[in-house]
Amino acid sequence: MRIADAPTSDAPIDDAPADEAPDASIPPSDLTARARLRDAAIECFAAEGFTASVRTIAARAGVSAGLIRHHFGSKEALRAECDEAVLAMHRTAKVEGLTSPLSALAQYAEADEYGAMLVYILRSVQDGSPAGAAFIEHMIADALAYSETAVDAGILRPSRDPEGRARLLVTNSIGGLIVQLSLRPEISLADFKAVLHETFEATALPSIELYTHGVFADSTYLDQYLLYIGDPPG
Amino acid sequence: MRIADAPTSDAPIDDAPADEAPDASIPPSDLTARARLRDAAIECFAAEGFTASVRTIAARAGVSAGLIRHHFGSKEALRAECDEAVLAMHRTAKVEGLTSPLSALAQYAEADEYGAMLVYILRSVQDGSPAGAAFIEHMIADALAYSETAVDAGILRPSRDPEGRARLLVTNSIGGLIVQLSLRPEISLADFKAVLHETFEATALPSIELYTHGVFADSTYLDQYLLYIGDPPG
DNA sequence: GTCTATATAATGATAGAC
DNA sequence: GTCTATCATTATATAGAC
Repeated sequence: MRIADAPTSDAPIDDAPADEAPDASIPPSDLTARARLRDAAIECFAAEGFTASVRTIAARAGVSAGLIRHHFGSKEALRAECDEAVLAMHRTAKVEGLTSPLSALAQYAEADEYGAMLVYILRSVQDGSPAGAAFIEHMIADALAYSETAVDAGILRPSRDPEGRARLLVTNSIGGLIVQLSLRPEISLADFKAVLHETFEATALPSIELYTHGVFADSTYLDQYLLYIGDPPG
Repeated sequence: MRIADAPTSDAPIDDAPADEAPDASIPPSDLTARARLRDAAIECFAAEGFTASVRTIAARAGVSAGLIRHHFGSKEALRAECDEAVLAMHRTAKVEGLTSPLSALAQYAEADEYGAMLVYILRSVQDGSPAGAAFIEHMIADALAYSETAVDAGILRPSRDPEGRARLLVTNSIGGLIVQLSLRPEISLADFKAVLHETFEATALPSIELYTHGVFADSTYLDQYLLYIGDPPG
């Protein structure tokens, strides 16, 4: 799915004048300036964070900065549309064959058709925007739903706190990627996608080890903690 | 350890004029303006991030903004001194009775004498500064050293990739806290310390479960992955 | 050592020409 | 619809008075 296909109100077919671009298959360069601006903004925000200036965004879209105000009214409104577009893309993005808490993220990172989506989401969370919180909560809900079916299917161990476990795995996984992003402040978007790929490769073995056996040699700490909170081990 | 005790060059005893504050026990309000400015900056940066203005910092220290230039030359130089002070404090901070990858962070969060240190570190990592990278690398080295002794002592399971495991645990743990921070953009420093406390309480059970048994019901995925990379399971 | 006032730079917002 | 030019705001850097 391309960004331009997201179900927002400004798809070219909706607001382009009738005498323009009647062609059904519209390459990205033929998008309306409005749609190009939004796509350029998503890429700039993903690449530089939300401090990217309107002039930078306009330059990337090949138009003037004044057009941003004309089409969106303000930088904030432009960002809101970007949030909405990426959120819609994330909601409709289906990953196939989920096998581990990390595989969904890995699939986003690998799939080029998701473009800057994953990095935009990381920036949103890092930035503390409401959209970032929405992404996190959505992913936690997904992880919880998946874990319930996976527990029933005998793939995952049951937990005494399934929601807490989902929160822990999602916040730590996303947070780990944010740290990777923060460790490379000057990296380009394309290069960071490669870094994400390497990160998933490099952490695959420790992750699978952790998810298979944990890190503790025995269950002493768990037993002690369960006694401490008055929940009998079983 | 208080911030003012960090081994930097501007401790009151070193650069305060001889005719001032000859008392041995110096309360924070009697620190030199330079030291007060640095401490105020650390708190402002922890509370608001590094976009905190020099005016805000000066106001918190009870002096004028021009004094920052007089003492430090620039905001960047002031920040460098803050980085150095927190890094020194972190290096010399010893946590006792390490029992899990999380307990060091939990102890920082609980111990009030560490003040804004942990949050400052989270902000540094989130911000992508070189100091943030230094914090991460230092923590990874610590975690690796600890894990080696803990494996020998039979507390932790051995790993096929001990350094990768240390990186994974540190980046995900720190990242998880950064996500918690990002989910509350408007929170005060004091309130966030309480949130950290609650976070450690809320994630204790899922964390210990994860670190004890992992999440997978069996070792299928690990065995498959080891076959895939040509490393015979054992 | 400390303050006030000002210079400079960057950015978002805005108005009007074409 | 699009551009150029300008304004307003904010933040840091700087200079000089006390």
